[in-house]
Amino acid sequence: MAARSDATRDRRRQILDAALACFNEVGYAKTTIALIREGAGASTGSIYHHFGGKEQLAGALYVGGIRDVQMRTADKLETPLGAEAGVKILVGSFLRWADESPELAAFCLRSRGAEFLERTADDLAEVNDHMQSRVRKWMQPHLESGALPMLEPSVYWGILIGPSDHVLRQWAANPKNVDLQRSRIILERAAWSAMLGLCEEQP
Amino acid sequence: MAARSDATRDRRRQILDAALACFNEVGYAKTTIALIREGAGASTGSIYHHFGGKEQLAGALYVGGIRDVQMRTADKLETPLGAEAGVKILVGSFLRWADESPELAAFCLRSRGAEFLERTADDLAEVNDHMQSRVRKWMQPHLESGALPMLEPSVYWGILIGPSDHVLRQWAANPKNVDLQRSRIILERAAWSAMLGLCEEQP
Amino acid sequence: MAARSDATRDRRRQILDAALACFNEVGYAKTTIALIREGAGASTGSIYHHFGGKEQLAGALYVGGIRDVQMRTADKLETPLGAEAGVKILVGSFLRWADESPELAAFCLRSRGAEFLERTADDLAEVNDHMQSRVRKWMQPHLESGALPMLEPSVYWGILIGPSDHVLRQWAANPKNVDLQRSRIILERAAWSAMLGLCEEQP
Amino acid sequence: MAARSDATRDRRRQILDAALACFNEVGYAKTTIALIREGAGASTGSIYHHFGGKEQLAGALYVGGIRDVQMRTADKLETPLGAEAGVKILVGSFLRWADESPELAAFCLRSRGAEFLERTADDLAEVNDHMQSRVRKWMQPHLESGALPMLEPSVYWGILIGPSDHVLRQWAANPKNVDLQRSRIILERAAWSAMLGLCEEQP
DNA sequence: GATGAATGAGCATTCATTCAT
DNA sequence: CATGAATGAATGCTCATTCAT
Repeated sequence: MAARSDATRDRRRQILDAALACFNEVGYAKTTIALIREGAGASTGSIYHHFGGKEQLAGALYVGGIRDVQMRTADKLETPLGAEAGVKILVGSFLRWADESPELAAFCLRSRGAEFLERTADDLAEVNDHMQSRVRKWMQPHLESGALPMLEPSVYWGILIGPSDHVLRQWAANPKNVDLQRSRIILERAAWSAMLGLCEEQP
Repeated sequence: MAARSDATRDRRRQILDAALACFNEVGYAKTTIALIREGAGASTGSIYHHFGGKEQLAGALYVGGIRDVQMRTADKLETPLGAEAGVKILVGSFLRWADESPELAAFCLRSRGAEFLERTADDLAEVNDHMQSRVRKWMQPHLESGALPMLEPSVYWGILIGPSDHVLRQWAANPKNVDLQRSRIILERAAWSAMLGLCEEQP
Repeated sequence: MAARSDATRDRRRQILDAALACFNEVGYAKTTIALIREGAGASTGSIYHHFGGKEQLAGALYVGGIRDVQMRTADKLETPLGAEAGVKILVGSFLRWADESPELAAFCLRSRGAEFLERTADDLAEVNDHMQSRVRKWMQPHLESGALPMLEPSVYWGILIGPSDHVLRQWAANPKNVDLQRSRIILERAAWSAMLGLCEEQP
Repeated sequence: MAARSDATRDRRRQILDAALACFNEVGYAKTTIALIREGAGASTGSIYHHFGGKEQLAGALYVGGIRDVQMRTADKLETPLGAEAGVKILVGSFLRWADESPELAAFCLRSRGAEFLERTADDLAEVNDHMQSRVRKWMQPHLESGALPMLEPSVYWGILIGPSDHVLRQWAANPKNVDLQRSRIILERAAWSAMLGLCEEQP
């Protein structure tokens, strides 16, 4: 029983790992099922049995990565946390995650807005919604106290993760050119300065 | 002669326009040459004659868009310009351009890092280098005077265009949910605040 | 023991019923084992255990249907029977059967000459041979007395079941358009008239 | 211009001929596009260019055959023709056609009600409608004069072509066992006798 | 007998690309 | 420069079948 379940979990893992490697090495479009099959030591049918197709496989990888980074981030926001600390966590977690899971992060960064995600759009929306609500819990008091400015969500996320996202994309393309640690410190400060600036000038 | 040249220019335009519409409507991967052919009222051979292939066609569209937005931006930086004004132009031009050329902007935003760009990488690098040097001209005095912080290029661009990029991607996915004008004002201020913050805390 | 045997019989039945429904609804080629499995509430392995494969399963259904209609027909020919009565039974039994077992009849009619029957060709030949010999017993005296004409078997069966077969095929395609009762009366008379005609003109 | 058109027509012909041979030799299901391609000396793409797919290719072959036999039959019914002569033509044309175009006839007979015909159902209905209307022109006066009985269409066709159909199916399966010429004479007489019988007993 | 995860050969189909006209 | 029929390599995917539990 346990053995069966484990075997199944292993097989999924093997396929996901092989797919991740292929996508990062030759790109989604040029990755063939045969290539993944060889890498995973699984059969073609097994891949379809577990994921249903190439798009869904890539989607599962992507959603898994996003869930991962969001969990790490949201977990740190749990405890009542000041505005500055929270902002810096939101900015920094993203960069820390990339440092710790470079393969998965590189794939996710490269796949933002990819066409294969359309199939997985619902799962993704669910994961994002969950994240939103956890962030809102931390944010709410700071919005009310005026410690954080009232902004449209897209603008908020743009300021918080836009810069990290851009830096990480450079890093994903050429890891040697980017120092994630130093960049993190600067981007955390930049984000917090931006927030302060928006609060002051508000009136 | 003039007529012939015009006809040629028209044909290129028709193909580019049709391709842009297809890429935006069904995505690059699902766009077939046959689809573009129908939209452009041109023959398959004609598309190959003018562009050489699907990747090059998409590449031409992308490079054209990037050149466009960079020209608009760099032109405004020509005249000696203060640090704050320059920063706001760098941030805002991007959003203004999307507002004025929504189709092309949506395509370019969606195509960042796309696999088909590998073919056009050289052209793109050239365009980007040209932009870099023009920006540097404006920036140099401000870096020396301390009005702008010294940062790695990837971090710089992350702070300046990362947020706009993120907001525009949301806008490209769902134009109704984003007010580009209001977002621009905020993001310009946010970027400038970030710069100020990084200058102050530097020591 | 009895319970076990019944369970087995039930399982076979469930599978046959589900398969029949699938074949009639989506056609043999488009019916997958998975579809039958769902309909029967059985496992894939169980289907293979009982029938050996998709072709054999369809074959079993077909041979069962043919055996059924032939038994009904031959049983009525048992008792010494006049030429006219016998001819009308041969013609009419076919139509009566379709009226009583529409699902099975529709499947058998549609499957005449199907490629999947090659696997079951032997079983089928056996069933047909058995039918032939029973029919011959009734026919023999009438052939000798001149009440029925001497004809090649293919022509005989053509005249007797060809018309019914054609009408039933129309009926299988569109049951509302065909009145089986009325058609039966006419086709019985037509067949008998044909026989009479062939006897008279023989010299 | 003419050359191009001829080449195209030739290519279609080559593909149709190769497909017909394959379908008859190994059956529709077991015929692969690769097999047809080899037989036709055409490329895979060419087959798809001209027919759109395996189903449509088989459908085109089938509809072509049906159109052929119906044209031959209907052409002979053109001139005002007696009831008996007309009935015998309807019955006999079918058998004559099979004798003259054995390959195509064998394919059409085997493919009656085949699943691949669903794609071509409309074309087929059109061809059949055309046939119906031509037959009706000949039949009308004889129905009014009482020389032919009033029957539902499905029953009519059952009596007229059902027997030929059955005999031809046997012939298609095993040509040596069936003498088409002798069978034709008998089936023509049988059909006419059936008609006579149905007229007399009508009251 | 029952189960269903795993298998993998097999195939239709697509579509970018070419080139003779 | 324009055309579009022809090409055929490339690949995702299906699904009957097996077999360890």
